[in-house]
Amino acid sequence: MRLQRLDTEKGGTALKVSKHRLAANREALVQAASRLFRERGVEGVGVAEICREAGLTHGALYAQFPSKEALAAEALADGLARVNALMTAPRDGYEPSLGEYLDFYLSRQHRDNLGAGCAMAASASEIARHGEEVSARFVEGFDVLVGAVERALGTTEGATERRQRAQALVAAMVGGVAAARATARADPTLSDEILVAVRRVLGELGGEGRPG
Amino acid sequence: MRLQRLDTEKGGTALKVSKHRLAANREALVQAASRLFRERGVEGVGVAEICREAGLTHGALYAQFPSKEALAAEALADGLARVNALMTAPRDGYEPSLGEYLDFYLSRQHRDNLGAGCAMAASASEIARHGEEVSARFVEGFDVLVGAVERALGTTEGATERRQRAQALVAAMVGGVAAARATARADPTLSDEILVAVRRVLGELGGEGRPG
DNA sequence: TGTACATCAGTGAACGCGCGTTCACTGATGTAC
DNA sequence: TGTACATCAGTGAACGCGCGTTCACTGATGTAC
Repeated sequence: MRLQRLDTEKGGTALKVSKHRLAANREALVQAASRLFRERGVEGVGVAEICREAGLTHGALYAQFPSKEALAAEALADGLARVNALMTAPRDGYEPSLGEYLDFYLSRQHRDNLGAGCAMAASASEIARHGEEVSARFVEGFDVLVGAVERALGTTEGATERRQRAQALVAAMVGGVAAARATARADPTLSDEILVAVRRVLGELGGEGRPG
Repeated sequence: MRLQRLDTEKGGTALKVSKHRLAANREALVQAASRLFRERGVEGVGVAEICREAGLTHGALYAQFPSKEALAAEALADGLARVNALMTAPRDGYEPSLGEYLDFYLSRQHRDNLGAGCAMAASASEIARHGEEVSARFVEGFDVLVGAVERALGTTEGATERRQRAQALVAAMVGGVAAARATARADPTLSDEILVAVRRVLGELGGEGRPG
């Protein structure tokens, strides 16, 4: 058995020890699934590999999740929360500018690092093929990023217009990274071009570097 | 045996008859694969179902393609060519406006019809997980649409700027449809909102409906 | 035109394989007294 | 604190299943003469 002695404090409720182990294993499963699903898609990874990665055997998954699909929903939520947190809260109370969001999101590092990047870009076209639970997690992640971009846009226009602009920006960010990844293997130059083009045009769209 | 008497003319080179049958079956395979792959992803559809759909047995595929992956590349090319042709040449010599492209691409009909829609939007995040052949087909489809959008943008700016704008527009269109599809199951209202927002913002980005 | 032969697209059974899931069992954790 | 018992996360063999691919064979297409 693995991971069973992760916590050594014997104090507190005796139950807590077991709960800690359970939680640690669950987190290991979710993290492994989150990375692997982003890298190779939900259908491209088996439950055996995920459990192996988490230091468990394949049967253990079903003590924590009713099915692979349920794990996929939680893994997606984790992947979104992780990258959203990374982008929207690098330090407490600090609000990045739109330029900082774009620089991060449309960077070659983000493009080349499927497993650690935004789950929306990694899985966008796959989400529609999964159930409502997975879709709901996508909605949450999308809304968080739209909200952050909205705040970065300032208040120079009406609420509806600003929200629309933010939604379009996020959709374009997702599409830009997905397109850059899709072209990377066959035409790396075009892939770089796309990142630069989307970065620049969205910057302008957000009011950045306008000559007037 | 099916489809073997598709052409009845006995004239011309005798070989042509066999070639016709072969070509017809190949086309049926590619069309079935193209639709099914867009609807459920390459990994979500088995070769048996594709062949059944084309009126053949599963073994027949390997008389035409070396592997499922090779079929995927050709099916993607077909799906891109088909929707590009639909959008860029509704009639001979007619060049649609940017507004017409956006109206078609960011419509609810397009969102709700995976199998008949743009293969880039249906498969964007999946492409990166396939080989160079598949990526090359994506590059071709992307370039065709970017070229069409570029022409629709007119010549009010430098060539590089126009190209960047067109690339960003296409990436945003792909991302917009993918995001609308990903959110449709859990939040149909948001899904509609995204289509409207991206449609409007990209229209403005293309010089449409600017007050000034 | 008529006949004997060659070709090869398509058939369908079979291949090994890995999939997601189940389940009887284990043994450390945690409880009762 | 010490001992007998209960719980249940995790193990690992086994389940049926569908996957992509292979291959000996069929039989209509097409060729040679």
